[in-house]
Amino acid sequence: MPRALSQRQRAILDYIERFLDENGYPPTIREIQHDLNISSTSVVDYNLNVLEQRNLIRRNRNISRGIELVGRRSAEKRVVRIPLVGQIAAGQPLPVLEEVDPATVNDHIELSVDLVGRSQDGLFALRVNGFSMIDALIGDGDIVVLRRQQTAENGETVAVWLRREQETTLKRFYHEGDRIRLQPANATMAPIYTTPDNVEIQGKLVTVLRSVS
Amino acid sequence: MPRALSQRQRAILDYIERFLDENGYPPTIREIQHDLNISSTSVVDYNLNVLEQRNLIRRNRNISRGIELVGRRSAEKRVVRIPLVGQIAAGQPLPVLEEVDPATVNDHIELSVDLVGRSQDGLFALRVNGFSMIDALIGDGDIVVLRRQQTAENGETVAVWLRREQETTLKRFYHEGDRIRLQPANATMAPIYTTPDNVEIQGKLVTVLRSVS
DNA sequence: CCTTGACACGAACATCTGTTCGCTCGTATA
DNA sequence: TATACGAGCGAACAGATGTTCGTGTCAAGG
Repeated sequence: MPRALSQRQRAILDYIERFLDENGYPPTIREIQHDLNISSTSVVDYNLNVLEQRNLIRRNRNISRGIELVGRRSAEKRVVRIPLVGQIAAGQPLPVLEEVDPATVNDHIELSVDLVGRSQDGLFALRVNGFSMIDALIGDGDIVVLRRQQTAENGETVAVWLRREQETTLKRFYHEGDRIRLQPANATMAPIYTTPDNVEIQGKLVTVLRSVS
Repeated sequence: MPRALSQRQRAILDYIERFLDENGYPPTIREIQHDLNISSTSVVDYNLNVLEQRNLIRRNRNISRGIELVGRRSAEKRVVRIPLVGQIAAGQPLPVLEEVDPATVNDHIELSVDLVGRSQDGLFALRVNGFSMIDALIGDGDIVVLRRQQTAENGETVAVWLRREQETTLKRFYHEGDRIRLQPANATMAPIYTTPDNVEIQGKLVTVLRSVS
């Protein structure tokens, strides 16, 4: 009974959701039929009934456009607002999050949740200044989204502050015995080797974003 | 002209809002008429027109339940759904958009509108395969969002198909006299010079996206 | 007293839109 | 082979719903 949705049923469900977002009211059977290139209204009717039995939609009989999405995740819940707290550049440390007044931050970026993972705690964004992270395929003007954390698993890409070098960098992190290897994402570039007391992990890379004007 | 709403108009507006919350779809003229004890549908029609001129609702003519609340849409309209239509790699052309059946595409990415600009027409997304575009700071697994177009202004970053080389690449575009210069984003790398008949513009780069797992 | 404009009325009309029904096709299952 | 069933098809039907139009009321202004 709880079989998977057919491709057509999924397409219909997606269509209804999109239509609702765009128009503020649900589509008719014929609109679904036409836009999805279905030959007959009765096919749409048939599949809508399946969707209703799966409890994915509710149908109001004899009412035009009487389709409701049951689990309607509102569009707003799919979006997370991430504060853009400052800049990141090679020669300066990250802004200290605790010193950033949340009320002061009026710059935010919005991303859909599937880009940043489920838990949106500790997320913050920085605009990249300069080309110091070009080895991580990150250029001037890009936006990086980080998750605040002080430790890192091997292989994670993290933003670190190198105490001796007085420098911020973004590298893959590997703890190897009593030294630490910081590996650029670009395979053609050489890694940095240093000691644990020299690295201060600032956060883990979650997303990189480049918007071309 | 900007007079206050009549009592009846306010009642209708409230009713629409309540109805929308309860049912997920807008009311018909007759439902408004009946529940508000109005004697004629034309009275409702008349007042709906007034509300529309006040820009409080939008009416979609000849469509049943075609009433939208204007203020309500702003919250939902922040996200655009972009179809992920395929892959992009050096050795193969882009998928032909016209051949992609919209109903088949069940993979989408969602971005907030301010990342892609206002008009969301012609937008499509591709997953990057391989490192052929590393000179544009784009790596394996990244997602690029493009806007379909056949021509380009100087300086725009475009996806082009090089006919002779049988290759897809992503470069800044410059038309210089009777030749074309394709400039990598990475300043340390050399440009490509070629002739107009060799380049086939596929689309303009809008956004680059990298989600780190 | 007459005109004008906002607002309201009711009925007829024309679509829009959901529903139903007989039929086909392919894949299992008995 | 016979039967059942999910899925799809096309057409006709009936009810739901927006539109139009002639008419009526009333207060404001000339």
